[in-house]
Amino acid sequence: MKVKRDMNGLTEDEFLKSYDVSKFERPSVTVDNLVFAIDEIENNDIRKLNDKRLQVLLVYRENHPFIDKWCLPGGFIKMDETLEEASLRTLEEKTSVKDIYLEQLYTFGEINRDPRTRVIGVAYMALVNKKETKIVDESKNTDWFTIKQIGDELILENDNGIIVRFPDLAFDHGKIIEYGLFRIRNKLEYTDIAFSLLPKEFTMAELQQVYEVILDKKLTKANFQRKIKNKVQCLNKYKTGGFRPAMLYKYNGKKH
Amino acid sequence: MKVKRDMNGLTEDEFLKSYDVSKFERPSVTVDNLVFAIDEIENNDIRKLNDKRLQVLLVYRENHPFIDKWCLPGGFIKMDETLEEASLRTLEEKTSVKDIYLEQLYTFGEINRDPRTRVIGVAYMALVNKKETKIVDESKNTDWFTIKQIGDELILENDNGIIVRFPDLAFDHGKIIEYGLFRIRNKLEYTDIAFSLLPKEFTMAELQQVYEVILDKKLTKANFQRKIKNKVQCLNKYKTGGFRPAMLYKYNGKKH
DNA sequence: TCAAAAGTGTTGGCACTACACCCATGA
DNA sequence: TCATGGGTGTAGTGCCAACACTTTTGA
Repeated sequence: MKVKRDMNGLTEDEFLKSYDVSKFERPSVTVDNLVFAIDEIENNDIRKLNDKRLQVLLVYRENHPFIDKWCLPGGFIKMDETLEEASLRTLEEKTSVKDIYLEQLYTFGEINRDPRTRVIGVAYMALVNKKETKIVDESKNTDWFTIKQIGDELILENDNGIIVRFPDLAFDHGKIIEYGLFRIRNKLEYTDIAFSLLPKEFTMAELQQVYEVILDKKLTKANFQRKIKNKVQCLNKYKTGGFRPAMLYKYNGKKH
Repeated sequence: MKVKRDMNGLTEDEFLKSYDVSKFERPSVTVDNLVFAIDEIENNDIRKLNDKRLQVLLVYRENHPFIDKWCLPGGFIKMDETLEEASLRTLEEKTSVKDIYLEQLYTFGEINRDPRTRVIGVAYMALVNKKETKIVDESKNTDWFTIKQIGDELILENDNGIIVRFPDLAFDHGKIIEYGLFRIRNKLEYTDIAFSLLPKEFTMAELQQVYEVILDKKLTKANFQRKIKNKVQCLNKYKTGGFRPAMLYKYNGKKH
């Protein structure tokens, strides 16, 4: 087959050898990871179900820019890794996540989102099972924050009572959380992502709580179970420990 | 307020001045634009409706890499423009688009998608009204291609009979079109994007054809009209010219 | 009078909602 | 015995698909 030559008479090999990557100014590219998990609040009243809350993982910035602010875990991508690999690598620097649900959210490209230089940020959304996700010891600067609605405003609060308003997050990470919240609420209704937030075995009430806490509304038990029952498989085992035993189920499909 | 200093004793200003952008290798970033339009085939039989087809805009590559292949219009982003601005700029180099629907699709980051260097590609999907979108004269290398299903395979064909199979597109642009097709089919069902593909005034049959050609299935008239009727407004005008006059409608909301 | 499209009506099924009820359990 | 959750049943509503039908038009 004839080797193709361009208008300068170059073959592709010759062209690629002569291509000067430094000719154009290039932006930096980061991945920013929005990690959602469901937290369970232990309850003293054995009669009552444990309450659940929706949380995100934040990192305290000890360096400029946005020193002393909280941000999403992430970092600059390397030249020899894909975006998804970069997301997983930067997550593993902070947590022990493995085998998680990971989905690209959106790419943010405002010109001044980072004061250092032009930075394009590819946001990823991860859903993890909090009980299987430990924050690595080295990272005292990493913590889970609960998403709370106060009036019209969403805020973030950790168990030390530190409150972060969305606009006070570093960079445009408040916008990323808002967008991720929109996405997870939508996808909850037409996909099976909820199961990625739970352990393998769960009760119907626990599953329903996941939906309720993410959608931020009460659901009725009978209707919820009818809707979900073809997605789960009864295990003929009961969850005991405190209250009336509840049937355990597992997800019917592949998880991630 | 006290100026914050980092562990090296630097203020943010000092830090930013000392920040060396060239310290890390950076990828290039492109926008790749997937432009959809509905084409109408004029029909000699006055009895029959004009057929419609779904088309995408492709550019013929006269340079390496992928010389002689077709690709999506797009280009490298500049340091002083947002992603969306880059998308619009690169589109305007090829067509007379204005006031179009534009939506970010997905960001592609495979390591070797471009043989020149590491390139992250942010894909955008645009929906245009073909009659108001002229290809600029300079661009003899730009053309509309119809998406056709041949057996299990999707192919692209322009009016000169040039056929391009998806894997034969330059870069990973075949994957982008596949993904965009998935997106537009989904969004057609739960949003009002269809109206972005039509002129301001249209008949019910024309609107239904848009849905049919994108979803690639026949719909029933009565059911379609019931579903759509709260989204449109009757204009009490008729489209004449050849056949039984049909009521004209316009979209009930804001278009983009 | 015929083919094709414009336009409308009817029916049945399915999914979702609201609500109600009984059962099991530990304090 | 009571509060709480586990688990199930029922009736009503509204959406949607399938299908059938009438009207209008130009050839």
